Amino acid sequence: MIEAHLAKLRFRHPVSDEEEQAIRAIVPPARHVARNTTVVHEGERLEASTLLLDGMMCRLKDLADGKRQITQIHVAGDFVDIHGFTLKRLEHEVMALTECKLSLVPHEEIRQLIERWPRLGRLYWFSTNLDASMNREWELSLGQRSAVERLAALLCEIHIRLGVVGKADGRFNLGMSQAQLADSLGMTAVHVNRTLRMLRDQRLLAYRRGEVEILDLEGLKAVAEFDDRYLYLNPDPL
Amino acid sequence: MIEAHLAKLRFRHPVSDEEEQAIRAIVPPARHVARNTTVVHEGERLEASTLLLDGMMCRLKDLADGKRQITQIHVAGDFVDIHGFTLKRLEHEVMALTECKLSLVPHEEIRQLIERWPRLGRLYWFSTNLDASMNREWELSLGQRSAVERLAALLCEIHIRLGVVGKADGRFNLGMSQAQLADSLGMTAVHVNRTLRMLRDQRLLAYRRGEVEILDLEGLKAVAEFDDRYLYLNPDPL
DNA sequence: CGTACCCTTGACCGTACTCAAACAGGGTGG
DNA sequence: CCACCCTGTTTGAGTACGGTCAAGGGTACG
Repeated sequence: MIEAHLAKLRFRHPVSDEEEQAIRAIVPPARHVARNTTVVHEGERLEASTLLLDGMMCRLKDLADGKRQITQIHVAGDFVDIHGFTLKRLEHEVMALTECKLSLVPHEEIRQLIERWPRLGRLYWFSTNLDASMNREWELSLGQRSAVERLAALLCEIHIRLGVVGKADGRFNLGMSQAQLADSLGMTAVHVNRTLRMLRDQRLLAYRRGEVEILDLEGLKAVAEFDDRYLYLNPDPL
Repeated sequence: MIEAHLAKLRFRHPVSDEEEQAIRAIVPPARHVARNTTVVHEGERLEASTLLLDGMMCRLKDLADGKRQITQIHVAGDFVDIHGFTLKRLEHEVMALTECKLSLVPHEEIRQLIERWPRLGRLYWFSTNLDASMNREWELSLGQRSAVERLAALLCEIHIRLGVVGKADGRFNLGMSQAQLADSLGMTAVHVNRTLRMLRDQRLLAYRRGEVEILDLEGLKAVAEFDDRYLYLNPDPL
């Protein structure tokens, strides 16, 4: 099940057989976590990072008054909190949106891996920089785009990212309630509902209890004025 | 003038004399750029990264309809586009907000530096992860905070970051017009103006043509419900 | 079969946007 | 030195997008 992770890496940069073996050697057996489980708590000391093998997860930040922002959504193949390798404690939570299969890779193993294989170090550095690029795109969305545009953009992004690891067939389980979508998009659950209905009325997508079906990807992209360059689908060699 | 950069690194992690010398050896002489100069264009191939020695810069993303989002502000000591070391092309611009002094460090030198000094590699990885943490905090602001809260939070952040490199004395030149502030905060220039007036009327700050004077830092922090944990001012050893 | 959570829709409200106009200040050229 | 301009700031009046409050309905699960 580490295949999704290798697929994500290889989609952007070549990975040699030796490098693949080195990676496989440090990934312990998978474990399962239930939907809505918090896997990493804010501020807790981390000695390992979470490789998401299957399912959907998210990072989220809480505010004192109960407001919360989901800052990123993760799909299979993502090293969900590899930034914890250097930060050691995170200022946000990591939570499972669906039932997930994951593997906890010890930081000490990562350190040895990248000292032995510096190019893999750059690849994982790249992957955190890619995450940051998505954060910047979400800033753009939250700051400048309207509710429909924001929602359409989010779904386009997830669809493409699932495609990279071979899991997009026009239909996927996002695992998010409309309230959670609202927390990602900086709007209320009520308005998410109305916005979803707009997209449904335009026959662009169907949404039912976390199950997303994309009916017209091009239409969705047009609504969002979606430009996938921020996903670095064709990066320069590293 | 590389002192601000070393101060930023050393504020969070120890840097040995050898490491310092290794860094100094790859930083070429400084050059000056004028206010509002675009230093890195979107999509252009990068062979070097920009070390900001003095002044203020920002990263910004443009939308087709002319809307734009400033995704990050940089202060002296920041390696403004070190993420370009792995991404090679950026999906955003980098622009000088004030007159700036900077140095362009070739990627090939960085690669050799971190292969020779793997711990410095982790320190620079940390610094991009810190940038990403600020992006997440801005997502939180843009998604969940009101206009006043957002503005207050931004100014608290800059003040603290200037303090880290020894440049905060309650007064600093942000170099941003109210329109640029608006592009950072996801609001209009008109509303930035009204919001600034609110904070001025409460005697929390003064703002005059890019010059910020913080009159009551604690008051500002209270308005923003500011929590500096996302700035990783006391990180665990690396 | 009850209960809890989520979704859905309606009516009303408020924060922030839009449009518009006046003003201030710094820089340039006549 | 002054006229002019350009950019940025300030304020007002009206508007709209999205929030708030509220109530009814669906669906899964114990």
